[in-house]
Amino acid sequence: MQENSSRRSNRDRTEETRTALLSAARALFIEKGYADTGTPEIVKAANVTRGALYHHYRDKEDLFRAVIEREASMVSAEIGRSTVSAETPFDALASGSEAYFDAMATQGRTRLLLLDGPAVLGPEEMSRIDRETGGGSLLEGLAAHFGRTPDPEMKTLADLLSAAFDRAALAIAHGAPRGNYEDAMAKLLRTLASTDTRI
Amino acid sequence: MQENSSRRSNRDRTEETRTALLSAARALFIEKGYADTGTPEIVKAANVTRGALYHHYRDKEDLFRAVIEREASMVSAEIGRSTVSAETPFDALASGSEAYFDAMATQGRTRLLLLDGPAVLGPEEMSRIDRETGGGSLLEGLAAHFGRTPDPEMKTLADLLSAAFDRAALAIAHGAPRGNYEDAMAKLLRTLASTDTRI
DNA sequence: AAAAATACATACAGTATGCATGTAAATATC
DNA sequence: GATATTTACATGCATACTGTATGTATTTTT
Repeated sequence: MQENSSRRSNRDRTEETRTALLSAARALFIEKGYADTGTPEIVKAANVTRGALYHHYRDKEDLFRAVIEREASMVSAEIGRSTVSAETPFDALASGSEAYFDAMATQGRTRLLLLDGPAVLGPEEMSRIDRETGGGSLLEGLAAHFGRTPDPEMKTLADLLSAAFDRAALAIAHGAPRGNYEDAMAKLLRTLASTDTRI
Repeated sequence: MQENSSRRSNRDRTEETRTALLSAARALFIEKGYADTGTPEIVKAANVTRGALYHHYRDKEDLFRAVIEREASMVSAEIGRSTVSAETPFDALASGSEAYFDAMATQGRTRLLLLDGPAVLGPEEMSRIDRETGGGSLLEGLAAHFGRTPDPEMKTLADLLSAAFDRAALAIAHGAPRGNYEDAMAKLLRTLASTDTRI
């Protein structure tokens, strides 16, 4: 075993290279979009070669998927952190909403997760990623609030609400006053929460 | 003036060429997506040359925009047709909803208008197209129902509802049972319609 | 120590995009 | 009605990107 700095384990090399690629790709995908970002540009920014990229990722789309998965799990983590301390299920919904808006206010996230992601990977893949990174917190929150187990009807409602949240985040990221959309979503949530969802 | 069939006015030539390009491009964009459809493929299907394409459209994106605008106006027209005969403002909202789902059930429309459109053209451009093709019917319907003029709060609500409609259309197009989402949207609409939107 | 697997590096083939340049047909002008 | 000008293409080219094939240095396993 050699203490030379040029000697690194394969695991370290892999992690460093992947991290460099993910960071560089993320920044460029945000700045110019997936389609207008070339792999030569990415590897240049990451200080690696294209050979390294295609060794670690199947293709450009695969690298994009990795970026998206990391981003989605960060958003999910922020929401999770904010809801653990909630007193009531409805409080969890309220603080979760705020946490979602905070998380999605991070520069470029709406473009990655709400525009390029669905277009490049497709909506099924995006919702798979959402599920696997723990994105079901809205449905869980509704279920807890109504005190019953998630059924198809509630899943549908959660999906529609989630779409409204996404649109709100997108609007805010594009300059709409955050308060407007935050208030509207809060009101929507209150209205539905005080309604018996069974006809 | 010559009665030969090979003699056509410039207006006719332009319209034929543009129509051929729009149809071919639409079909391919739906089948393989914007990114995976090349201009050589489009012009081959349209029986024209790339020269013709770049004469009539600035670039590939400009052709895509034209496809999207035509598609959006068709959806808008279908909705408009269904709401003119409504007795009450709420009836207009209800039949407009159904018309929207019908319109978006046309093969490929969700991909064009809800996935590739926003990613390629951006959300501002998409909402511009929506406005200019008469896409404000939801907001108008809400305004009529509440008997007041559209204010920022109502615009926000309309935007969020529109997002829910879009998500529903997308889910249906990807195999979700239409009834689930239709019922959920109807219930959502009823709930909000019977609510005083002013706090 | 040798063998095998891993982590790259480099070169290449194929294809797409947008533009530049050329030409025929149509329309405007005189 | 002849000529000038514009319009509607057609073709070739320069550039750039993607994915793969092939070669090499390290690391890990045997």
